[in-house]
Amino acid sequence: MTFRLHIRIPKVETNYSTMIKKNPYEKPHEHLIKDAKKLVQAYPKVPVTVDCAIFGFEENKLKVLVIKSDLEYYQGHYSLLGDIVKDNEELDQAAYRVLKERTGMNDVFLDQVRAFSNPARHPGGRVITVAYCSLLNINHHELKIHDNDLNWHSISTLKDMAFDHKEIVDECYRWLQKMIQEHPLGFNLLAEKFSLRELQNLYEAILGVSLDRRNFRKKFASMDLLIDINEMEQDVPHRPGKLYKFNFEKYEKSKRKWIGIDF
Amino acid sequence: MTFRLHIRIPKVETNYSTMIKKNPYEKPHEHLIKDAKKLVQAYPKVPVTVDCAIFGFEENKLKVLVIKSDLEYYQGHYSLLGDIVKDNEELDQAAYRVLKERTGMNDVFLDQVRAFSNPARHPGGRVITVAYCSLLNINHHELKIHDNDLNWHSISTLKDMAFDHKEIVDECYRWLQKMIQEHPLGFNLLAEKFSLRELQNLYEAILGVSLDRRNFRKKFASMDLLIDINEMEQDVPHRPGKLYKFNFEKYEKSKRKWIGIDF
DNA sequence: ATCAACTATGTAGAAAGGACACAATATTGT
DNA sequence: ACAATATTGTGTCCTTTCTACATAGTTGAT
Repeated sequence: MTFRLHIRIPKVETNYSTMIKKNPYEKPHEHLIKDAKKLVQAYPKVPVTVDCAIFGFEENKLKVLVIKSDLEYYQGHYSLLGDIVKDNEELDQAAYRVLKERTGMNDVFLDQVRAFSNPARHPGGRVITVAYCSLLNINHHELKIHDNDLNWHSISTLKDMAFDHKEIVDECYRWLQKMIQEHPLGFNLLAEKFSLRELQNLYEAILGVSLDRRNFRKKFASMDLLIDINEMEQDVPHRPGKLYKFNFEKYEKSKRKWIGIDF
Repeated sequence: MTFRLHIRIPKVETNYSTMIKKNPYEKPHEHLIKDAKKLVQAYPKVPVTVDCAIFGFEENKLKVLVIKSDLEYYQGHYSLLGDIVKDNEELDQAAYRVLKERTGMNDVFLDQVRAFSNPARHPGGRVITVAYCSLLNINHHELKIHDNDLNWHSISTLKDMAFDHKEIVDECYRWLQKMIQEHPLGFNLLAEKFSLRELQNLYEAILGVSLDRRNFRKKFASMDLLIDINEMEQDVPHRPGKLYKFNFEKYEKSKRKWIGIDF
């Protein structure tokens, strides 16, 4: 399993923790706040954006969709696809909007990873961003990358990104590595029909390991969630393998909850 | 849950030094945005808060620290401890601040869970909140609950909370259920010295299952991460059990990543 | 026909998990 | 002092899962 690096929080730096003391006289609870609107209007406000780590799989490599930054400050550096969150827009909604606008695709796996809030993360001032992870098939016929500056970049050679986007990609990648082991997410990166070899390549590439082919197949066979569609690979320079679909229906029905302590 | 002890992976060190500096050798394009500050100032802004689900364990029940809402709108309802995120304050920092202010405790487990952004979640207008999960020992000598309206509420009987805080608690609870199985987080809820029975009660209460005592002990024995401190329980009305400490040091050193596909 | 490069399946030993039983040790009540 | 009671502490057997490894079959290219 994956282990996060922040299991045990080290001591908080002194600048956060020193001079805070509860004043027993503040906020006497007889006085309830009557005007919630007035209260909220007095709050400090921050621009909030979403940034999407859109992953694809091509040439046995995990890739992420990046774009040349439009900030002069970050000229030549890549950034993730993102946008400001509009008034009264849900974060999920904003992330879907970014996806639809930039890829043309609608029904795409998308999930929130976490928020990034370093006050110095944006050169234009304080901006909090919420990172999303999205998975799609690079060769999907509906996928339309209109923008010439858009670019599928291999995860392994990514660096020098704008803002804290490298950190975000790293976090989303770790998130993905964990998730594909526990959920059938990887299939979103493949075509609807795939061979076991392609599936194994996917797992090997994302997890960065090599797996025993026989045991890998045995594992998926024992899950009994792949549908043999009685088709074979085409145009491969060797013996073609069988093609399968993932049985999402059966998976949803038989989803099991596991209990297991292991660390 | 079967977590295959399959392949040992070296720790991935993340490069966090990705804040990019301007490359002085590149020539600016005319369509690039030159004034990042102006750009950000034009963004719509939202108040952002943090809300902490602070969990404790008492009387073999998982409890969460709640307070009577100070909004008249939610009079009589409980809410989580939270606060607005200040200008130039990190989210983590804000969450630590809330913890310190309300519990007096400093060195506490804390981790971000996710952001909640329903535009209608706050009666005073649009407020995005980032949920944090915190774990502490209710009987810790440094824990100071000064506020009379603060209250350790059993998870199982919690309802009718202010805002979307019930949803947040539910999400944090699920997050915790998952995390204690894969990371040694549960120990944050216990005293430094604990018996295996207490540990098992903790797991049973949080996961909502009953576990075989002998297999539970065997499991932890095989991990070899509990230090037998040669002390016994005191003041129990039966044969006292041995007390242990968790070997965080050894755990940190031997932390491994496991690969195991299972869903 | 032969070779190269795959696919496809099986088997045996090791490790882990799960269902149990029984002895040892403390407190409590008499 | 002693029995009753409650709980700790350990071991065993069986099943399932994991892992390492071997061999046969199919296709395209030469």
